[in-house]
Amino acid sequence: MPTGVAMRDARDQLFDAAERVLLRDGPSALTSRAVTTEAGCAKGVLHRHFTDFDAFLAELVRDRIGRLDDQAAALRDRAGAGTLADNLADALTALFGSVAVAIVGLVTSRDDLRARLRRTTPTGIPLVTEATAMIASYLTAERELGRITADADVDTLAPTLIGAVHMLFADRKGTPPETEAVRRTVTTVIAAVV
Amino acid sequence: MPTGVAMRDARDQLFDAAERVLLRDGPSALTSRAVTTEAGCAKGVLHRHFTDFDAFLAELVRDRIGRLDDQAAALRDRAGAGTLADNLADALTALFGSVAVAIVGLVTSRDDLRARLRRTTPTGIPLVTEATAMIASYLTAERELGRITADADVDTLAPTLIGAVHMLFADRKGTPPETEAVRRTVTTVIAAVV
DNA sequence: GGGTAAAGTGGGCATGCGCCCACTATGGTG
DNA sequence: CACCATAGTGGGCGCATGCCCACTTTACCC
Repeated sequence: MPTGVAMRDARDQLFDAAERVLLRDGPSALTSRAVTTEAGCAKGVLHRHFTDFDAFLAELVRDRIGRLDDQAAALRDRAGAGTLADNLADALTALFGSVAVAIVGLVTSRDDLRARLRRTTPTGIPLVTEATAMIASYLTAERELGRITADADVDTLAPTLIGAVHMLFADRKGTPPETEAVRRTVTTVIAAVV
Repeated sequence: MPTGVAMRDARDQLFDAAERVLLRDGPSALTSRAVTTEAGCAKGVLHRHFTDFDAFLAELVRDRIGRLDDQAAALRDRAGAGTLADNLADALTALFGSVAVAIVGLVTSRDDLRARLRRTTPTGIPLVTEATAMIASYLTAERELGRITADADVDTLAPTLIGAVHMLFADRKGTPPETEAVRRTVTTVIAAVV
């Protein structure tokens, strides 16, 4: 019996390899060969587990989106505690200063991939949608607590914050010391917006 | 005597062709062959006028940046007149809903091109720098008139606005009717920020 | 332990890229 | 008008990509 776990492992290892390549060398270096080489396996493996390289990328993005859900729940639980700016700065820094920055970078980079994702998922670009929803749900919780004074709706505020932070983080590799400086800027931005 | 004007024309025609390809087919379709085919000339022409295809792209970006200067001056002159939100919405809509959106898309897309631009221009990515400076100079003028209540400095506010609007405009081709709807959103965002 | 289905391997293909270069066409100059 | 520097042409190269496929290895079940 094929355990199915081994196959899942192979897929995950390819995902992890892709993530490392993405973080180390950037989106333009993310080729099928780079992924398999980084994973330490033959180039044919990728094609056995995925119909397409584009399908691989799409599933990679989808897989990583799942991780945002936990983060979103944790963030929503923090509503009412601490300061808004701190909570959002933590969430956005985690979003952009970690794994997700690589995926966001990938989705931002490749308009052809974006087009494919949109064909596959008619509701829009899933990562951006999810990230926006995550921030928006937190903002809604805070608003219900009367802690947001801005009169713009959360569906406007959320992309504003994400766009702003994306801009601030662009091409900063997210090395720890620099991230701290960026985090202060993020806090300033958030204070200005909400 | 080589007039020099003809050569300038050839370069400009290649720039224009690249812009059309960019707007029609997106950054991933912008190859040297696509540019020369769109321009209706042989593929060798590009290499005669530019040392490199990357050099061509870099000069394309630089060339288009020049157009921002006029826009920046016009915007600064509007300080004190009309509403902040309207002025900024006009500027940002013009920035993202026109030619520049293609170039911004290009620069956003190609991390390798970005790396090259940064090597050539140590001060940073020129387009982003210029666009930021354009908005920042306007905000400074408005602040001196006491029309900005936010306490964040303009160097923080400017990238915030650009990032936010970039996010809102992402992949919307900027067709007139939709642009108007986006413009209202932009105005809302600006009202929330400044 | 032999059989078999799955996973893994890597040579090789078609394609498209940027680039080189020998060649032709053009137009201003003495 | 002959000259020649310059602009324009397009065949073809080396390379890298994604993908196909015959082959080998692995590991599970009877």
